Amino acid sequence: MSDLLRRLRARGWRVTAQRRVVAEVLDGEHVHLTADEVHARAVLRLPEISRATVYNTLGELVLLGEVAELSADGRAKRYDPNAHRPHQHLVCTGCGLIRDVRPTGDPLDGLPAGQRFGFTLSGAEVVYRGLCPSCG
Amino acid sequence: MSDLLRRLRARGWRVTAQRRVVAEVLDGEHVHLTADEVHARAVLRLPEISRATVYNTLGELVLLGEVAELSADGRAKRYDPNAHRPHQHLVCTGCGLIRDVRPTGDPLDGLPAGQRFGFTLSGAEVVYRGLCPSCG
DNA sequence: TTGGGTGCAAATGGTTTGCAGGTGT
DNA sequence: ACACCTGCAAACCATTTGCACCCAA
Repeated sequence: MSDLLRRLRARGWRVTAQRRVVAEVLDGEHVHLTADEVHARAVLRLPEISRATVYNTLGELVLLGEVAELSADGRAKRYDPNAHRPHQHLVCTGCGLIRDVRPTGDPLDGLPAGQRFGFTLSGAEVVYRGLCPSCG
Repeated sequence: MSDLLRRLRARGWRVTAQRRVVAEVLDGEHVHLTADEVHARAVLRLPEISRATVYNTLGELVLLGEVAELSADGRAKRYDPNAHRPHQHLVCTGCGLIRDVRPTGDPLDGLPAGQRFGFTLSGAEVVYRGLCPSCG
């Protein structure tokens, strides 16, 4: 069984066939699927899985901090399974391809005290935009 | 007339009462309204303006590069009239307040060559998260 | 056994669109 | 005058929810 499922089971998550399939579909690097894409792939392994269950499961994984939600583009949200490792995204403005990239330093350092308006900062999200090798 | 309307008219934009009101509502600093909020404020000045026209107008302003779209939160998009001046956003995770902040350097410098995957970079968006003075 | 999970279908919320009539240039 | 804009209402799409049934622990 995957580390993910082991961790979730330890936290009292009831493991069903549907949830296992969703977790399997999300496994990998540079995976940023929409809920519908997750459902489409899940159906190949478990034909009777419903969209509602995929949405419910994705929502729980986000709450549990195991999956990150990318509301980046104007359309459907995308789900990123690498929530445990901090990273940023590089998005192709031509074809929509998304790659994970690793920060060189703490992005919070980019915001000087004089620009913090009294906020207590907890994090920062960075999206780099450009053309990928195929589109450039 | 505002600089915005003058610029748009010069680009062949037909100026109607509805469009003028939408442009007026969007005027200011730290303005990040949803389409519905824009409509609500526009109605105060022009009671018969429809939601569809507000959406159409906002969409055109985005295409023309005069207004930036923030798909940041999971819900409705927000519209930022300061598209002409590069800036980033500071979002309160408590109440949703959004402030404009100015970058200290080029955010692109944060992505080393070895992490660019052959992309030709064109820009970066940064969202800082934290608690505002009222929520902290 | 039983509380939580699931599928279905309907509801929701944001946004877009088709169309008949109106208006800025 | 004419191309473009507007309001209305219906369509659309992603997501959520109510509910009766089902099953992992």
